[in-house]
Amino acid sequence: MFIAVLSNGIGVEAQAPAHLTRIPIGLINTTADCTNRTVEGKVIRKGPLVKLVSDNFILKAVIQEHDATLNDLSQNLSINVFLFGSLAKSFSEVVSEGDVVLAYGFTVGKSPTAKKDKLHPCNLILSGDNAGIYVTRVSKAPKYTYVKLDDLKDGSVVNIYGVVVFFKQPFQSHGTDFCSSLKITDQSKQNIGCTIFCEKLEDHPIILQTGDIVRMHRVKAKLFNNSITLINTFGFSVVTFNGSVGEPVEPWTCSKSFHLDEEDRRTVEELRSWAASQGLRSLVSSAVPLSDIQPKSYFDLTCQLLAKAPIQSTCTLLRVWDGTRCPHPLLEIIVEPGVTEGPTSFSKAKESLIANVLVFDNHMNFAKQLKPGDFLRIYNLHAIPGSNKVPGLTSRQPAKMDHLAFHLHGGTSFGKGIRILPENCPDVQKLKRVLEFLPEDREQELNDLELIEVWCTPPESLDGDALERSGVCTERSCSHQMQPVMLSQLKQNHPDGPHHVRVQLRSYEPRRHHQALKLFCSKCSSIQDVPDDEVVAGIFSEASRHSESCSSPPWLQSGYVYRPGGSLASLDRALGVYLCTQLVADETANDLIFLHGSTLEETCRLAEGYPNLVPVMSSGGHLALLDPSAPFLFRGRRRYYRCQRCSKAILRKPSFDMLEEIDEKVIAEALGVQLLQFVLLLKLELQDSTDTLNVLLMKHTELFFNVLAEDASTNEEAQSRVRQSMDILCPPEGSMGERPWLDLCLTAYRAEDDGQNQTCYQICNTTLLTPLPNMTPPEGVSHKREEPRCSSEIHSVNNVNVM
DNA sequence: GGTTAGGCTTCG
Repeated sequence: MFIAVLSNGIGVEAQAPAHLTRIPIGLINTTADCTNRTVEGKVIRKGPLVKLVSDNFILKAVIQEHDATLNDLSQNLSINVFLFGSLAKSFSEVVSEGDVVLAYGFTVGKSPTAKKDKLHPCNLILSGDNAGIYVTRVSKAPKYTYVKLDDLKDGSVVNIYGVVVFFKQPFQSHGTDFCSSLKITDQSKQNIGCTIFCEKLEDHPIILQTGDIVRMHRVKAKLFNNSITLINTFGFSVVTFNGSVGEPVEPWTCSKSFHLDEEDRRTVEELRSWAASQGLRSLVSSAVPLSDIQPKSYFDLTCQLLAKAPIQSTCTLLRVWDGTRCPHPLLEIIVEPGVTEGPTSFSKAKESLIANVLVFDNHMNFAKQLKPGDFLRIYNLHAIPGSNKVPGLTSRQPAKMDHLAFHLHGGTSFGKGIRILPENCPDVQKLKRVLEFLPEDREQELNDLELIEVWCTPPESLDGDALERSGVCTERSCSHQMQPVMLSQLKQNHPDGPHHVRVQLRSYEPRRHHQALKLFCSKCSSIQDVPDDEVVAGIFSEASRHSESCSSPPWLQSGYVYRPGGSLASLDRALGVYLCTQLVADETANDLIFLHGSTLEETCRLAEGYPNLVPVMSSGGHLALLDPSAPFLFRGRRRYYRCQRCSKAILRKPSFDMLEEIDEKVIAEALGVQLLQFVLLLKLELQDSTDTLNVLLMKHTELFFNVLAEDASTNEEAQSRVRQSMDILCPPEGSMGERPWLDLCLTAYRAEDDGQNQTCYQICNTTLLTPLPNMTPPEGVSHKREEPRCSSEIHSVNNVNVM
């Protein structure tokens, strides 16, 4: 056995013993004498190291002829190579895909997989003491070595990797530079303070939250107060990465040139897993949406800037939103006319989602460069209750103790600061998706709508106390110019189309709110229940009973992952997976993994570490998707289902546009699957003084509650928002007098129901405005934690006619 | 080959 890695730039043939001569891959055949011959090629595939019985190992790789002059010899330029024993083990540790290797002492066999993999009809077997390999790494960049944080010597200049445990955004020092202050750690568990001075902001690390990973080149270790600290020195450079397991290993910025190889990716991924195992990321994250803000707390806010205005010489107002509504009333701020950058007013619905943030002193400078539309994170924002000393506070309302003001105090302690978030940051992508669903701003219609509300209000609503008391109202975002009608009128005439009504909620179904979550096919308009975990677990366990090996299509190649839990040494921890050949070639194999023979529980746990998992099973000797009742895709906590009727049943070759992020839509499209979307379906019984009316809330449920149905499938907060909203509209033990009056836009349409042509109604274009959805539920309401999934039937809403 | 900062809440 022999394996040697050669220094950069030295050709493998230069090092090979002189008595060996090269045979081009295209000329290899079973009759050729291969004693004293070498084969040279680039490693295009490196399989996992597989442990056999009696301490033997096997590893399969594919090498490709890399001499362009030999390309016309034959089509068979890529050949399977099997390595055994310690050679396999060393190869696994030392060789990376892309390396060029020179092998000798091999034997040539007939490849049993040639038909299937379309590779060379022969394979090479390297086994025993006579076989060996030389490796050259094709690398343009100089190799960096990184020092662990417990190995820093005073005065040394080093390169380091670390996980951020504390940071301050760059601030103006008293000298000539901006200063970034951070503290990092690594597997050695040392906490090391770093100070970075750079004149230009773009040379500073982009750190978005604790848990992010930094790689710094040329930092100097210096002893200060008996601790080693790191300071940037000549030639300093830094790149930072998202610290979440499963995210692509891409630096936050693309503007600088840097080198990133497989080893870097591995280092980042190792640090991510380690940080996750230490709880470094989730425990210290202080990101809080507006809906969860506690008075007196300090928090980080991820938001979009809508408008800004100077308030005083030391204070700037930032008007921001994050798509959630703060349950506490917020202080209004009066702005001088003509100084606002961005819109000066918004629709009532939008205004109710906007927070006023006052930034003081040193932060004003940074605020100057912000533009409306920017996505920001504001660090260590202070929620101050009952403040009446706010500059620009409206004089119309005296400050109330429950009104909140948001201050970014002067100074940089506790990391106070603002950062514009990069576009490729997952938080920005998520925020964009949420904001897309919010009501459009219709400023020009605002006055009209307000007038209509006054004119058209039915007599009941003259008693405005109910609304005042409950603090609940609704807002229509449609552009219909029409007067509200009484329910009896509507039922007598029931013409198709839109109607406005002013009503109370008499009752609703389902009372168990998680049962409102359904799966909807936008192609065939069918609706079904979300299968419960027991059913899904059963499908997985049935499928794993058929996990015997089967032929995988040529676009997939097999691999394995470790089963979560259990001991590392145990062989049965390896779980069979299939990877897309296309993605393997692009070094993004982990982006999509086909899991074979896993249980539901294992799949869920693996989904924490891999972005896209598609469970598969053997069916008639071929790979197939599981039963359509099971999710066809796991993405983190999210599960995606397919429409049985509208999906192709065969597992087909996906083709990815490499520039595109691989998400559920891309995968569904690639696999020929019709994706089912989560919808929230409720049947409401409305009433006014004249009649009652059954209506559905389906198409616009998300708008109505201001939650995404998909969030309600995984997220306790979203579920609780729906539950609490319904409790306010229809208190379980309250009297009719306490139910708020709601202004609704209804759409009437004709649909078949039990063979009869009937008029159905849905609530559309209406948003519920509640100041206290998440905080204080009405008395007497039981708040049992609800299961997110359930298969139970709801008789009355199962056979729904969909518009 | 160099001063700055070297975390540790708040005037509003």
